[in-house]
Amino acid sequence: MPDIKHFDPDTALERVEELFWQHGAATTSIQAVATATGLNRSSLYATFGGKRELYLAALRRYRRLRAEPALRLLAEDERGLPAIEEFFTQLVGVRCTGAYAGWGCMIVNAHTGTDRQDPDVQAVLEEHHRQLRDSMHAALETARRRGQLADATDTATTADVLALLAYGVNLRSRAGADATTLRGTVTAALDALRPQG
Amino acid sequence: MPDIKHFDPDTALERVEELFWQHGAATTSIQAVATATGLNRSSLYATFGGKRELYLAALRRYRRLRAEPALRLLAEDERGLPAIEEFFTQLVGVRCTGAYAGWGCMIVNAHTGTDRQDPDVQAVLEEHHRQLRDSMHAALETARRRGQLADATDTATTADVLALLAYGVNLRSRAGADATTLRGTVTAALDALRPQG
DNA sequence: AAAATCTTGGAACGATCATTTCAAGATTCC
DNA sequence: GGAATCTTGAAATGATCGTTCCAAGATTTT
Repeated sequence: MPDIKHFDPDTALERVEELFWQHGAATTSIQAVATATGLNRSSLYATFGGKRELYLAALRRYRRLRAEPALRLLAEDERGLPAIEEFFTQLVGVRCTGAYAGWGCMIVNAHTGTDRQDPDVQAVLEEHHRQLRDSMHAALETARRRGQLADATDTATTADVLALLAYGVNLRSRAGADATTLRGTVTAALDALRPQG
Repeated sequence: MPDIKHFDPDTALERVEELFWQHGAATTSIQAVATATGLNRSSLYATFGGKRELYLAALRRYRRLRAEPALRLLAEDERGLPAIEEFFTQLVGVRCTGAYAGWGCMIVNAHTGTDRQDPDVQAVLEEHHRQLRDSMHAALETARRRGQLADATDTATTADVLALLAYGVNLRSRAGADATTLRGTVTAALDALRPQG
């Protein structure tokens, strides 16, 4: 006998995700969310709960639909070093051009936000970090198997280095870093991994 | 004939700097600043102007007294690779232990903040980035002169890589990253630069 | 068609925000 | 010591914050 929602919650959440991604949680008001989604405050609260839950849902959506697929692709790519190269190329592309240019990575942005102390937010950050390292590690192991790495390279710690490098790219892209410069930087980092490089 | 200030502006600004550094600009209220400094709102506004100017003054103080000295030391250190090694070791130490543990770098934090669009804030970020790269480049040039680098190493782009790595360290430290892990990561990155490494 | 129940719109809540105002207090110069 | 002028404290301003409430509207089941 109940009424049904007059909107698609995930479509609305996508708008919310973009708002929080671009502007951050602290400086995005519920009013701004209502305006951007075209929804009323009542509908927002009834569907998602308060602002905390709304941000958390948006952050999790970002990870699930934007971060995770790219990392899964990286981990399962059988090419080795070229896979890592493409991962970074795509990353720089998304960060510096197109609709999301200058927005950085929502998860990186969350590191400096207010709610970073929130255990639920921390869990997303930690899970993302683990997956980023693991995917990078898997790709490096493939590269090793294919003889693309210098012999002394430790794939585990190198994965950590590349993960931090990715954070750096995401961060600097938010300050308007040049795409060409960033691409040159990651290329140099990857070239250093090659044998007699 | 005028009265003089009943407090030391720079001592107050140091408190403000710590507040903005730890909690960010958006989530630090003027009331919180007044409480932390023991000053009245009137004194704050009369001395520093509004919140924007207050944050800007704190950010510039951070750069001048915390970032710049360390970078100057790095640039002028004649040891080469060991100088870079010590820079990162000190960095990890400050970020993960002591009074400022988990605060990250105020300039890195500013990348994701609200006022990153503020031209004056952007100028501080860009100036810091330039100085970070230049200092790293100078240390790498010293290392090259001393034969500490693999022949193929391009010091300019490698400086970019190490700069992004530093950003990554700062960012992850704010999420509570382990000091030992971070030290291992930067060590691996630097070892990769050495000849036949 | 009518009853039941959820959704929606809009107003309203108290709290807190950055900022201003102004009289009272303090200090320096004459 | 008195006049001049800045600093200081505290209250007040208007705006905006997140959240709640409730009547009106919409939809499904009977």
